[in-house]
Amino acid sequence: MERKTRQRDAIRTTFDRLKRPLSVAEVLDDASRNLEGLGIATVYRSLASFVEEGWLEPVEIAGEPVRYERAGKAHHHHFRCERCARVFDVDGCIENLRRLVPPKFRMRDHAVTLYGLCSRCA
Amino acid sequence: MERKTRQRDAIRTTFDRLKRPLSVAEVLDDASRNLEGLGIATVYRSLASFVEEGWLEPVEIAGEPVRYERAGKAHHHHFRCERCARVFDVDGCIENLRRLVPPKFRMRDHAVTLYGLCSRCA
DNA sequence: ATAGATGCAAAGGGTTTGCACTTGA
DNA sequence: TCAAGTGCAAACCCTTTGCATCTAT
Repeated sequence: MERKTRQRDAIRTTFDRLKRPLSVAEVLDDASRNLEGLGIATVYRSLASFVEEGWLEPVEIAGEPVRYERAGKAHHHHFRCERCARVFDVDGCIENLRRLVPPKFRMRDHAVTLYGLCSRCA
Repeated sequence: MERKTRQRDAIRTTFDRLKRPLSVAEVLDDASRNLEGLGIATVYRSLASFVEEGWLEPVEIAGEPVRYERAGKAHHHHFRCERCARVFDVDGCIENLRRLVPPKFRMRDHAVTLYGLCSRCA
């Protein structure tokens, strides 16, 4: 029931090309180059359906617009460049998080975000 | 030049009483109990000026509305209860964050957020 | 008295939705 | 054919702003 359209193809291509978490604006920008007239409502709806079907996952970063990235990656975190605002994956994780948890609290998940300059901006 | 008003007093009192990061809605809810008719624009403006004068600091958590907490605390992170949505401080920090940073990237800051159940909800 | 603070309602900015039209299967 | 997908514009939601009024000093 999910149809193959020029719009969705362009959006998928954007993710395949850029290989990093992308905001709605970034997707619209990039995909519009391949498909003029692409509407922002279509981007919103396509991202939502890609998440629904498990091809994308939302990446939330404090104070930032939601981004989306390919689903199913190994556990990882994110790095946001303070100069170019691009977000990148950061592999691996940290141990000993549990010792931060206050007594009687139960930790189920965690998020780590690093900030600084990416290789291009450094 | 900063005036003492019933509205601001009520908002300050809310922070002193609840002792945790509070969203605009939480502040309005709680402060309205002591001061009926408190307007939401006043809450927004008061929070902004408390931040400006260094009495509050914004607490940003991914996918969540901004919260505010008393400024000047020692380095710490946050815990968000998945049941009651309240946010709490988590003292201390983690070492070895730097080894996650991709080559040629320069890390300047980091944020860690824990998720789970608070003592009351656990 | 008078400039800062407030409340209301209107304006913004980003996201979602309704609807008529287009298009993939 | 005909329901899913699209584009546009209107609706929404949260935050900010303009303005007349109020009030702390």
